[in-house]
Amino acid sequence: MSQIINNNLFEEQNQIPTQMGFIPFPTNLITFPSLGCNNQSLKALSSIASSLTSESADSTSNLTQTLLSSANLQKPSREYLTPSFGGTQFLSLHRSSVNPWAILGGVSDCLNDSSKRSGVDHDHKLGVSSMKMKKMKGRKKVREPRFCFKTLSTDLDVLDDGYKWRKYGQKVVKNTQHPRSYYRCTQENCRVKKRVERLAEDPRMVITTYEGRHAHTPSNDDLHDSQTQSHHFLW
DNA sequence: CGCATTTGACCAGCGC
DNA sequence: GCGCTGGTCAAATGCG
Repeated sequence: MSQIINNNLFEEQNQIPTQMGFIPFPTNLITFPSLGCNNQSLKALSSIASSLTSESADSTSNLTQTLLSSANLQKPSREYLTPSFGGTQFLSLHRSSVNPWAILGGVSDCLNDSSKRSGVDHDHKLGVSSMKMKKMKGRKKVREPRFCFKTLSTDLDVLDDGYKWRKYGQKVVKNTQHPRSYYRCTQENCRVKKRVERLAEDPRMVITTYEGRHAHTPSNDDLHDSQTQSHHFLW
């Protein structure tokens, strides 16, 4: 655990997160090369990232600042990446800089049209039936903004980010021995999804991908505590 | 018994 | 057109 994980490793694995949505999506790599943090700060950061808006983080540098300032963190120094932190470490973050699918069709247009044509409102699209899926055939797919976390964890797969998630699927991805899990926010009217998978090359690495933005505050009571506590971290 | 998870089936998109 | 792959659905199953 004391090994410093550098940028090169993530670059090598870059095809993992960029495969989302069938097409590579441009990402700004936000890396904290020697950042180590404990579970509480990780929780706070993941929560912040999953609820970020494009308005609050329009660029890589802004996002970095937003993350760090929101968690009341300053860029840590190498010395804090020590085995004593153990458990989970926040390593790096990917953010999609553009939404290629949205560019193709227009997010709101597609959503509105598909809802009107299928006769369902947005709230019911998550439970779309096969017939409805057929009706949606030919519509351009839309992807919400995505954030990818890469963490090091030997025990936990799912980060506790303060939101409640319901697992709706699991899939074995080609050339990997570990299944990819699909989660959906349980909050009504919230269409945020996340996926969790382990790197085939290094099962200790967990890739957590958030898609979309929460339209509500975290429902987990623990989050407030962790965020409060994050203000007292000694970096 | 109710809710969450599992898992096989189905579908869309992509490459050849 | 066809096969492959990832994403999602929904019935079955598990669990508290």
